[in-house]
Amino acid sequence: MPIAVATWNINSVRLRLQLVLDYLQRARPDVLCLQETKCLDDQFPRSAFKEIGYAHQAIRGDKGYNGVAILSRLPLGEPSCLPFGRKGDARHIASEVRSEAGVAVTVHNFYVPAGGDIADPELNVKFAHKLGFLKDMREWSAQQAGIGGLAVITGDLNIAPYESDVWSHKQLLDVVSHTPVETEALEDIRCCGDWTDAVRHRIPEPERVYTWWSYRAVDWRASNRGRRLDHIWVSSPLAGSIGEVTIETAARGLERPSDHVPVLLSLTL
DNA sequence: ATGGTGGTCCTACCA
Repeated sequence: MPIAVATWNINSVRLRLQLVLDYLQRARPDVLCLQETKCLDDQFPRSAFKEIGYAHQAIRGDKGYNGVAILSRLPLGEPSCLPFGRKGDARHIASEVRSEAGVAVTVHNFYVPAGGDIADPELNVKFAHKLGFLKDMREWSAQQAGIGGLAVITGDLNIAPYESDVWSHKQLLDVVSHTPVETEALEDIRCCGDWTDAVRHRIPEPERVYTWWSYRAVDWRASNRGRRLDHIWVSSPLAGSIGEVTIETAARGLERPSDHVPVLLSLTL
């Protein structure tokens, strides 16, 4: 039995609840990781997801910003959170998903800080915060490699690591999300933990892959100035289980869309 | 062209 894991930065789960319900009904992933839910836990629309089969939920929100959630059709274990970046920020939640065959996979849902506009930690505290978060992730990732379990890292990592992850490598080298200090940090996190980038495994470079298009474009489809900010990585014991990958580009063209689209990976367990 | 749009929640802050 395969397990399908999806990720989507929804930019307010309350405003876009119907879009999420429609996506779940159509794609039927076993697990959906949401970022930027932008609400406190008691405001989270738990029952709406429960009604369509996503009864297992691990949620962690802040008032009006950040916020992560794992929605699952399969049983979830006790959730945990890593205290990276500013302590208390709702930017990570993890839980163990159990397949019908009894295989347990730990799903880590991350929302890495965007980092502001200026790519200099001396001039921009948000960029310093992002680099600090990545440093914490690196240390944790190196420890994870030694554990050797079945695990997935997913979410909005707010970094487009490769040249074909952005519309113009040269024009974005100074732009936060694609600067060398960030792309090298992300690659280091991935390598030191022996994670496989499942999307790039299925869709190798130089094919362009984007998961985010700015709201500020006059016509996002025509200009197509996208970036691949949302990722799904698998631990080395799962590298041989990477199945189909689906980037739900059409979601960017929905009415009142998120600026990110869903990314889905099927694991052939 | 140094703008542009969108969400939250009350005046800016975040992306």
